Formats: sequence, C-alpha cells, structure tokens
Amino acid sequence: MRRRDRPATMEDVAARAGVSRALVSIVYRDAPGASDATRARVLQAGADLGYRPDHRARLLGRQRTRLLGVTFDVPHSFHGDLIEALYSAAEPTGYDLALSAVAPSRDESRAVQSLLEYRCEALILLGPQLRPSAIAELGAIQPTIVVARKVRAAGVDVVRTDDADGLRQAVEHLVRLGHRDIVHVDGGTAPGAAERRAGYRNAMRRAGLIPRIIRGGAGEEDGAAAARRVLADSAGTTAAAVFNDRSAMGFLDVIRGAGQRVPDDISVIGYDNSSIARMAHVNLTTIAQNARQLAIVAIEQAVRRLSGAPPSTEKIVAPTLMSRCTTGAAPAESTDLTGG
Amino acid sequence: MRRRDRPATMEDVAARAGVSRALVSIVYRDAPGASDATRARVLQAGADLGYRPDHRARLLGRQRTRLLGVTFDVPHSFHGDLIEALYSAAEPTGYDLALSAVAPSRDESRAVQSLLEYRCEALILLGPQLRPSAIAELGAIQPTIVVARKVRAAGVDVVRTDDADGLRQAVEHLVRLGHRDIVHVDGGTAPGAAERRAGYRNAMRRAGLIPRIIRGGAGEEDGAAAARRVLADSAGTTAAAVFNDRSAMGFLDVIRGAGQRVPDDISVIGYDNSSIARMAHVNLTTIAQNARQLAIVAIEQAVRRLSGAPPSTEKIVAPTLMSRCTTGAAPAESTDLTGG
DNA sequence: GTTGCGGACTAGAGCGCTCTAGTAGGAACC
DNA sequence: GGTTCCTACTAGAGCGCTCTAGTCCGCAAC
Repeated sequence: MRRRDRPATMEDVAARAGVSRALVSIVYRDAPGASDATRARVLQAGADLGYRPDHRARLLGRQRTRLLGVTFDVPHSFHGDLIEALYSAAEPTGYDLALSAVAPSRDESRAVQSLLEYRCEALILLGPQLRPSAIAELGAIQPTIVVARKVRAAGVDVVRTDDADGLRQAVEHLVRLGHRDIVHVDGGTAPGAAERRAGYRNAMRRAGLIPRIIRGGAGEEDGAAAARRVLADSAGTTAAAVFNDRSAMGFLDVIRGAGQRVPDDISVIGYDNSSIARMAHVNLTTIAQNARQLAIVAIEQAVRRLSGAPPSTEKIVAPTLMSRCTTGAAPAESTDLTGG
Repeated sequence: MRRRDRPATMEDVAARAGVSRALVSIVYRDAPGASDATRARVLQAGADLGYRPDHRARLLGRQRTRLLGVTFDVPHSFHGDLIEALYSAAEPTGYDLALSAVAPSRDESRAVQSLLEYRCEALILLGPQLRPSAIAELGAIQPTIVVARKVRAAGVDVVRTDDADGLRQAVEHLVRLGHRDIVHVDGGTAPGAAERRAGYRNAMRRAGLIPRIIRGGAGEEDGAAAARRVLADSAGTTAAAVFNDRSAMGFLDVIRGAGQRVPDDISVIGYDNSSIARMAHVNLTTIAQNARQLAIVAIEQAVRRLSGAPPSTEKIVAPTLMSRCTTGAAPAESTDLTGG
C-alpha cells in the first residue's frame, strides 16, 4: 500500500485525501478546524496508507515535548510496580513517559543523559543511587522528582514512603496482638534503615515498651544472624519487626530451624511486600509501600513544577500493613513472665 | 550560561566556536573532516554552553534511526535480566535500544505502537502475549524478533530457550546422582510446558527409566497439590523435576511439612533460577535461562534482518543447570527397592 | 451592497539536526 | 603556471511534523 519503501508521511496522506498537509495535522492532533466529513476522509486515507504519525518529528515540531523521563533499576521489582502506576497516573495529565533503564552496563548518569537528549521536560528518578550533589545538579537544569529515596538536594522534589510510620504500624500491630517484648532487626546502613529504627523506637516508647534493636542488614544472612542472636540472648522475645522481607526470610528460617513455631511462639513482620512475602507458603506479614500513591504524587509534583511552581517540601506517603500468617497473638505465659 | 531559556542548539555552539553548524555536527558525530584543533575548540564551546545534542532532531535528520524497539513486561524479573543483556549486546553494533513497557494499563499493542511511532527499525518482543496473527502482522511491517516465547508466525524470528534440553539436563543430573524414580510435575497448559514434558519423557526413556508425569501448573499451589499426590500415591519417588521455581517452592513446602528431608529423602529441581531460588536458605537447584546468550542472539538476528537477510529458523539457546542444595544422592535403600 | 464574522482550509516558516555538494586553499607534480 | 589532489570547512536542502498567519467562502446584519 505504500508508495516508496519508507513509511507513509503526512504529505502522502494529504495527497491521497486531496487536502493540505496542515489539515492532516489538524485531524491527527484532534485539533479544531476540520469538518467531520473531511476528518473521516483524512482518517480513511491514513488508514489506507498505513500511516502512523512520526513521533520524533511531532516532538521536534512542538515547542514542548510533554515528555516525563523516568529512570528505573531493572532488577528492582518494586520499580516495576511504580512504572505501572506512573503510566496510569500520567495518562490523564497529557504527559507521556519515556523510560530509561539503569543496568550494570549502563549507569545512572548515562540513563539520565539519554532522557535529557530526548528533551524530557522533567526527570523522575526511581530510587536513584546518584550522589546527592549529582542529583542537585540535575535539579538545577530540569524539574527533578526523586521517588523512593530520601535525598537532601536543593531544588529537587522528593516523594517517598514514610518508613518511620511503617515501623510504627508494625509495632502497633504487634502490640494490639498482645506482644510486649518486640525486637527490631535493623537494616544497618542501608537506605531507609535510620528512619525505620527511629519509627520503631518512638512507637515502642509511646506504647510504654522498651526498644531493643539488633544489628541486621538487607540480606537473608543478616536476618539469620540476628535470629541466632535472639535465640541465644533474649529468650523472652515474642515478636520481631525486621528491616525487610529478605532479612525476615533468613530470620524465619533460623527461628523455625530451632524448633520455634511461627506465629505461635514468635511473630515476625517484614517490610516491602515483595513477591517472596506474597508466596502462599511464606505468607509473611509485611509493610507495603504504596506504589500507586507514590506514582500519583510524583506525577503531580512533576506537573506542578512544569507549570512554574518551585520545588516543594518532601512529600511522604504512608505505607500499608499487610497482615498475613507470620503474626499472631502473643503466647500467654510469655506475656505474664516478661510483662511490666 | 545559556542564551535563551531553551537549551543550547548546534547553532549556538557554532556561533560561539566561530564555525559553521555543519562543522559542529561533524565534531559531535565523531565524523572525519575536522582538524584536531577545531574539534577541541568546538567541544569547548559546547561544554561552555552546556550543549547536549537533541536526540529527536538527530533521529529525524538521519535517514536511519538505528533504533531497536524492545517491549518488556514490567513485573517479569527475567525480562530485567534480558534488558540488561540486550544493552550490552547492542552496544558494539551501533544500534540503540528504545524501551516500551507493557503493563495492565498499557497493553502490548499500545507498547508496540509507540515503538513504531519512534520509527524503530526492528522490534524485539520479550515474551509477547499477543496473538500469533498479530505478531505475524508486525513481522510483515518490520523485522520482528520474538524472545523467550515459542511462536509460530511467518516472517518472524524466534529466539528462545531450549526447554526440552532444560529438562534433559535436570533428568540427567538426577540420574547421575543415582535417582531412578523421578517424577515430573508439569506446567499444565502454561507456555513452555509441552516442551518441558517432552524433554523429560525423552530423557527418561533414554536413561531406561519410566516417565511419570503429575499434573501441575505455574503456581505454588500447583506444586503443593502435586506433592500431596506424590506423598499419597508414589512412595518410592526419590526425585522431582518441577515445571518452575514457584511450583517447586510449593512442592518443597508440602514435602518438608510431611517430615521428608530434602535432599536426603527426596531431591527437587526447579526451573527459572528466579530470585527465590537463589535465596540462601532456599538454595533451590534449578535450570537457568541464559539471558546473556538469548540477548546476543536476538540482537544478532535483528542486525542480520536489518542488513536485508530473510527471517531465519528458530534460534534455540541451551539453558544451564544451577546445582544447589535441593538435589543430592539418591537414598540407598530406595534405589534397591525401586530399581529395575 | 457592503461589512463583519466565523468556520474550513492552506501557505509556509520553523524545530534542530544530518548529509550531499561544493568551495577555498595549500601541497605536490609535471 | 597549470592541473590535480587532499584536507578543512560551508551552504543549504531536507527529515516529518506543528503552528501562526493568513485566504476563501457563505451567511447574517445593517
């Protein structure tokens, strides 16, 4: 159906429909200025030729690209949820998304570079690992939204989960179940670990309980090591709020290996609502980041910035407790023995 | 540093360096035709102005975009590995990658549409769910490479894992460990299940053993149900090759819950080498798809097609056995009792 | 009959590049 | 001194759109 072997252009469609190129443009942009009859005729001509507007030319011709650039880390499954949510959040705003993956062979600054070369109007960085100074530099050039990472960088918007609140929810959930001797296996120096520690500490104090933090980390081995320490040192412990799901998995494994039942003898709660936590035979109670809400707020911020508003203060989204099978009522005798 | 509030253009750089726009283009394209001194002067001028070539205009001006469009499914972690591998495979060929995500709110044909609008020269579809006829239609318009899915569609290249060989490797591994009573928990109607079944059957026959297939599926519950059936009906079973890791996890859970030790009493092998399988306390022996090789072959096919070659026959990449802790020597007595 | 107006449509100048064709000027050769 | 060749550079025509500033025409108002 096509004249040359190159794809049909607007010119071709115009010729076939017997109108000017500008009119074809009007029709394909759904802009006012064409009669219904002509509109139909043009669209028919386009369909006959297999015409597909050229996105590059469209972006070039337009004074604004209406493109939001998103960097994401490819193996990070939560970024998948975020991207999905970003698509639906961007839809009604008239902005389009351009994705740029970060991978071992393609570092973050390269990914960002590529988005800038496409003249994205704003940058949305998912859990960026860039130095704060590099992020601030980007913020100076373009509206920049950092999602899911706490960064102190001037001129940059931050949208993240309220990690402290996540641990508050975890602790309150356990307290509600009658637990009093609740430890926190922390994330060491991992991103977010400090906030989670603080959230745990505050929630424990508010409940009149004594906080006890065990050094952990982001991996299973960290959780496993912490569990061994708990088994050895703190016999009264009836519940653990662990830094993340991976660590919680290691923790659970050691606890069960030692003959303790979960949740009868000890309750465990993770963080992330990862695919592992959701597995039927794992069924880990955990704290879920709210991808949908994070995405909505991130797009909102981007649009706000593009309409001239200055960067706002950090936007914080509350996470949600996913109550599953690794938490249950505190064992009766333990509450008696350790209580007070 | 910039003149107007729009980003600097080639024109601006040319003016500042005191040369023509064409010369700046030559320098930024690393094309021959500029002296070293001028080159340096132009680059300096560009740096002063914070110049960044406009990718849209660059693509438009060029007769070829040198862009390979990739669709991927966002929550699918294996697609992450593939994307990473595609980036490194594409690097040396001079082609660039354009990503388009498939998500619940953005279906596959929409993702493809967007790639075509960017005038990608070839399409690389990761595990597409499109109907074969739709894929064939794409193949008629553009060179199209389907990765990680067995599709019969004329004019389309297919690059996929040799699933039958995966099960052959699994069976041979188990046979080498002395197992004779090896069941296969299959994937039912899931993609790839038929090949894996056939691979299992052939490998068993070649080893002089009797194949025994238990209906399974792609989820944990399927594996769990299959395990219950094995425990009830086939006491002699010493090993199971399971359709995928998820199903294997459910299988393991039930087996262990019934007091059987893994791998002492029964060996289990999964498929996918998913992140769950890699977890330290799981340590599931499994069959890994070779993302790096799949990517290399996919890019090769794309480049071949773009240099005018016709679609080739299906390219099949062998998977790799990841021997971990859920497989071990067959229990001695069982080999005696069931053997022969 | 003139004017005004609004809807339908067109002309043509960009957008920021690439790339072909061509020029200037110096060195080499006879 | 003329021709050839080469290197370094420039002019200018695209690429396929968008969008501003029109033109044209029919109709209503006066």
